Amino acid sequence: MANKVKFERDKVVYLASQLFWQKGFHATSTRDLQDAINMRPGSIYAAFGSKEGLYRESLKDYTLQMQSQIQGFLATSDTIVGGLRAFVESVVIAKKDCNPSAICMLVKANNEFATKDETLYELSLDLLAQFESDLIELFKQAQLNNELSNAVTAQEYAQFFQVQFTGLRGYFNRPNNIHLAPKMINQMFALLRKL
Amino acid sequence: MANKVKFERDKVVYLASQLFWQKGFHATSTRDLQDAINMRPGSIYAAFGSKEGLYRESLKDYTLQMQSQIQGFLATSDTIVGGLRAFVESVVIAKKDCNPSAICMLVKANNEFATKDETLYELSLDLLAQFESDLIELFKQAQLNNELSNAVTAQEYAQFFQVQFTGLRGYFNRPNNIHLAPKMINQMFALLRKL
DNA sequence: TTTGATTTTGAGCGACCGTTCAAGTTAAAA
DNA sequence: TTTTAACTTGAACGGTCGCTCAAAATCAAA
Repeated sequence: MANKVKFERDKVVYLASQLFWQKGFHATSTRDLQDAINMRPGSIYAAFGSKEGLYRESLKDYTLQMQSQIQGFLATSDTIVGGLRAFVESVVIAKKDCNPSAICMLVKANNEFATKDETLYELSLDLLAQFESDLIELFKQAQLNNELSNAVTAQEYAQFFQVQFTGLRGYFNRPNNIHLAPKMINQMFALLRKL
Repeated sequence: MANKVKFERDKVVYLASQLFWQKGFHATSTRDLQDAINMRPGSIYAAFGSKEGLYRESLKDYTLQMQSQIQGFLATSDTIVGGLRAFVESVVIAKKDCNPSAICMLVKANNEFATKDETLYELSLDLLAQFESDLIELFKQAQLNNELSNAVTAQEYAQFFQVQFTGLRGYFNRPNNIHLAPKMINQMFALLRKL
């Protein structure tokens, strides 16, 4: 009883994550955030505790968004590998200009907080490990479906996928020669099937 | 005539680059730098102009160090591909704990300054493009030496190399499962020869 | 309509940022 | 030895940082 919150938490976290994703944690000021999410310091600190608190929630939300995006592609593909491929294509090619960065926010976080004593570094490790677990489950299922051989383990497929995916996104963060992306994605999945 | 500079510029730039490499540009304060390179603000600004000036020189120096490191491995290998492989192994496996970061400083820079209007973003693009040019020349030579087929271009070899190398370094930035690195490097070079 | 718990506001705090510059120190030239 | 231009020092400046909190605004319950 009394007053009700006026901001939509989901929307605020989304807007904050877009800004953090673009600029990184340290280069984003609380004034930048105030403008982006249209909230005053008092409300922000009542709702999220600190700049780091808002970042933590933003990064977790980003991970959830990415996972549901993958689920979407899997739902409209007849194979798991095909779904993953559609996901990779959409991220590397289509979204190149409408995303805040070509590079995964999770990877950017893991790069920015490189020293082991930072709590945000630990958070990035946790979320990356969780993502890898999900990938492993997907590749296990792909093997059961006879989409992929059993010559290597599901974990090795997941590792290969992450190395390639992260490598590609980093490479195409450079603005030139984006036209090479389809060929390199073809190559990635051709190699995946030959592992 | 008058006084002579007391600091060794090479050593100072090296120490600064180690700190910038570890913490990134924004998270490194000028006080951090003062301690690391043992210079007072006045001397730093007389010698480098600004924090950004010192960073620019650090990043360029890092690139030179990396290139001369590659030259060293090439000189002690009988093949170009073998030299590149020794370089990759030394960076991904051996140097994991004695380098400020598992991730290439050039890649970290390219990730940190993601917006196109930043001059440091342009610098990272220039240095990355220069590195790719050098790689292309190496792969051209490897093709002439019949180490690699002509089925794909030297540029495609260079692109594949960079995607794999960056992907691997990013993946092994996570502290766990480093023991998988040799196998994944084997895989990388096995795939390279099959392109 | 009044009450009162809750949320929002934004001025402003102390700390730290990148940077400056007057004063002190140094050593080659005179 | 004196001069003097170049280098080093470190206190301190204006600005921005993350964050606080008293006051105003809001709205369900009484």
